[in-house]
Amino acid sequence: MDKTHALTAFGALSQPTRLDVLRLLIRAGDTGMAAGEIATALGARQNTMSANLGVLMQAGLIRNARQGRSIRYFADLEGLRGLLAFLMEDCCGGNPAACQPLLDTITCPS
Amino acid sequence: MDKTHALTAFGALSQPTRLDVLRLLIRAGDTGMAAGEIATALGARQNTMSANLGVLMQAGLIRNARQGRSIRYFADLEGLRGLLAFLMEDCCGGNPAACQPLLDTITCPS
DNA sequence: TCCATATATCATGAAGTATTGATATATGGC
DNA sequence: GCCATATATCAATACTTCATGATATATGGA
Repeated sequence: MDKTHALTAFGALSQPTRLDVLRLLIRAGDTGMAAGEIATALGARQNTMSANLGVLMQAGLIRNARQGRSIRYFADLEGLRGLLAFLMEDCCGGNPAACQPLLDTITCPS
Repeated sequence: MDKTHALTAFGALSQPTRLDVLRLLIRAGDTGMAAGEIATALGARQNTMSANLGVLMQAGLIRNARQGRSIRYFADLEGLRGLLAFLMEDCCGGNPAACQPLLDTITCPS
């Protein structure tokens, strides 16, 4: 994850529909969702959603796989990890003491 | 941190100069940097930088404090934490098992 | 009060981005 | 091969964002 890639990813996440898509796909987990399902679930038109899925793909935040006539999309948690690590790297590299409490509060509630 | 706030923050981070500013201020730590210093360090013009600092302020990613004639800016780690927690919340809520390895890799290298 | 320094705001033009209707491509079933 | 379904691409318009020159505001010192 270099700076250019991070910028692309942040840009992808700075649009309401796309942020919704990523959250939806994270919840969908390994099952993923077909492009059409996603569009229906979020009340977006087919071609608009296709364009937005393309942006998220480009950003490395989602993946896809054809399944019959549909194309299923999945959250790319590895891509998300890379983005967060990019921010954390800056934080920890420059100021570990101030950074640690920040990380401590980000934990799975389970 | 609601969705609207997260969108503003992601938008703020999707611009090269602003991403550089945040990284710079994170490294500067509690000392912070004056607006003019930041502009000089990143090779940006005064008013352009002022506008970009305003965007980061609006997004809750940096803070400022007047010090004499200068205004010093600081990274707002609490704001950054809120943004990351917003993403993590989605992740952990929907898929704790897949999410944990992601969190495990984000640790301070120190 | 006057001047110099430091930063913010305003108005404008240029560039990028989103959405849309229309159309194209790809897959599966008959 | 033909049709229906599913998704992607294209071209155009509207919208937003960015950087800039010019100007305004605020602070400190003489």
